Amino acid sequence: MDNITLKMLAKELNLSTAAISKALRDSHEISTHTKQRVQELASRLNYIPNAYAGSLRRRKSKTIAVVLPEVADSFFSLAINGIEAIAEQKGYHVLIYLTHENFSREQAILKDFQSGRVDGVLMSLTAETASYQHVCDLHAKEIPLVFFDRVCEEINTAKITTDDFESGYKATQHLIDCGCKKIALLSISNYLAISNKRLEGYRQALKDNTIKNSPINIYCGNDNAINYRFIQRILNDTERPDGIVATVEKLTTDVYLVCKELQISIPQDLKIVSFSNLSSADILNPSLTTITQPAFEMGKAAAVILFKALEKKSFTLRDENYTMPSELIIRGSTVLQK
Amino acid sequence: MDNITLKMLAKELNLSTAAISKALRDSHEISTHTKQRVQELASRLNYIPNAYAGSLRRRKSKTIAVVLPEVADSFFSLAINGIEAIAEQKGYHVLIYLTHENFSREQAILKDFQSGRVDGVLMSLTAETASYQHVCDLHAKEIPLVFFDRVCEEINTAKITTDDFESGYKATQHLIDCGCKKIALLSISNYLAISNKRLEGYRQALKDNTIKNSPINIYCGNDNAINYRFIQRILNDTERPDGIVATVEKLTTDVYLVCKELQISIPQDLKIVSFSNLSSADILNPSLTTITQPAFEMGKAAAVILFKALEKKSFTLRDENYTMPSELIIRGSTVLQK
DNA sequence: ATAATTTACTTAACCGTTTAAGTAAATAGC
DNA sequence: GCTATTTACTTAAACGGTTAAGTAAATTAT
Repeated sequence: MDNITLKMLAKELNLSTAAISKALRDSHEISTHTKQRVQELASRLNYIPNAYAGSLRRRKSKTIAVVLPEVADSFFSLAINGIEAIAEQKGYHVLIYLTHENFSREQAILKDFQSGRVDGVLMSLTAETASYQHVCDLHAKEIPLVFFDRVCEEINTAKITTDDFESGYKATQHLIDCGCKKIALLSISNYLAISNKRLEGYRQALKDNTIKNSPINIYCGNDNAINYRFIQRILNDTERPDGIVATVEKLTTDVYLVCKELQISIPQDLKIVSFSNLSSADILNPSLTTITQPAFEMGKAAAVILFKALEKKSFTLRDENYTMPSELIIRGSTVLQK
Repeated sequence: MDNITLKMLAKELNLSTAAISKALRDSHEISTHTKQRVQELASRLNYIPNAYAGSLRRRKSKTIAVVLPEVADSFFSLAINGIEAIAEQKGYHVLIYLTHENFSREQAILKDFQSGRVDGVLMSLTAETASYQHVCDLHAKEIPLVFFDRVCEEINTAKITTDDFESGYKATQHLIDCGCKKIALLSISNYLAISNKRLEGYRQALKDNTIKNSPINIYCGNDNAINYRFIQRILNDTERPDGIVATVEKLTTDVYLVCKELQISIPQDLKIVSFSNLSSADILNPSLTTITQPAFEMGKAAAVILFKALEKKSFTLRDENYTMPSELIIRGSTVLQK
């Protein structure tokens, strides 16, 4: 059974395809009676317009893309929900693309977007992303682009972030307040603006508290097994840190596992605060002190701005930073619970 | 700057668009010299073919869809990785669609696929899905469709599942072996085949062990707050169960939280085993005994079968069930750890 | 030397819509 | 009663590629 097309409807009703098209889009040029006939037949035959034909002709696809490093991170999975909540209202499709933290994938995906596949893009960079030509190229094609969380500062467009400097500071200060003397920061990127801001916040807190030991910025990669061994080595050292700020959720699991293995007790021997939106933070052993970002709200905010650009041809995205506050939630990994 | 089209390249080189098109697709009809000129110009101008024009003409989009309830579940996020690993090899795009466990979203998404937007579909049903007309409609359009995990038994196509009956049985038997007398099963669906199979396995285990108390099949919905209160009520009862099989990951968090609140100790007062792929299972308090599915492998297997159907026009998907084994990983939520 | 084939293209149709421009008939305006 | 406007369409040209069919020139075969 072949697909129903406008042409088939037209032949059936002895009308032109133009008339059918207009009738289905409720044009004033078509009589009510004809509209009814067309709509009746269309729904009887279950006519569904070809997505590509329409998009080709209108040069609009009513589709946006969300480009993410991964989805096994509670921040991103929550942000998606925020984005989809808005997109659904607007009647847009949302396509999710995963880079798996791989720069060349990110390049390939953005390049593909130059084909006009999507009307707009929401994205969070890869931890590896250190050059921005691929983003510039997309931006040059005037495809509206909004960054959230892992933003690209070099591009003039709207960006949604949390107060990363302050959060890094707050997390570190909290550890210091809890008595930590030697605090390490676990990061997944030397390039990302948010990583660097969190690092700066951390450094500033150390400085403000005149902590002797120099900052320990530990860079973890994308390979879990390697990260694990790396953390193992650090915590096995006699000079090991007594406090850790994990700037990304997944590193926390490794720290916990290594501590279990090496019988390091949290929070007695080591305190840890992690950037995380995990709903299970509360039921970890011990429960995890977190910096929690308003992930859903950030997704929503990013989508709202993108749609402004999509809906008003006059409106162009300016270089704007929207900063939303993160929250420090103190739990058992830094403070002994009763 | 407008997009580069074939026509522009053609004008520039004084050739027909046909020649350009063929040159770019490395046709034998075009001389090596011309091919070089075309390719040189195309890459110099950064020509990117319009995605919709090509798909419209070829009636193929080199795109598959993955339809999932949500992504904040470690099974699904791992399965996606398996799917993308295969799709990347094959040079296909992967679009991820989320139903958010909402039946009408699922309907809308599948209906949209009838527009020819994607060449094939991989999917896992919503917990709400109780009728299958929308799936039949898609299947009738001869768009290759493969189910994984939450399969639709009513449709004649390939399906990848785990040994759900056996897993339900194994989980229950384990709890019985640990001394549980009153075991409840937490489920999110009365419709899903996998839920029912897990339930059947659970029932059979109770029967085989001549457990007096009748099975307690507790149905949870999609609202976390409601689920929480529901679990609260159950565990607050004097007649509360001493063992729980959670057929879905997210319910486990609630059980743990309620236990913490009501000061019910796991595993002394209540033992729990959960279907889960959480990497943090090991570091929960206590660590969580799980039935763990080969999520990545299932995604891969589903994709491999789908591509068989996409690549060989002769090959049609038959009604086949591929079953992969799950694993019971015993941890602290059922057995007191040293 | 002539016919047959190959080479390297071009022309034009097509994929399934949308839409600007055109048109005949009906209605309104004066 | 004649022009102006509105109504309800149709025609045809897009959108940006792909591809079957056609063709002139060059090469090969006999």
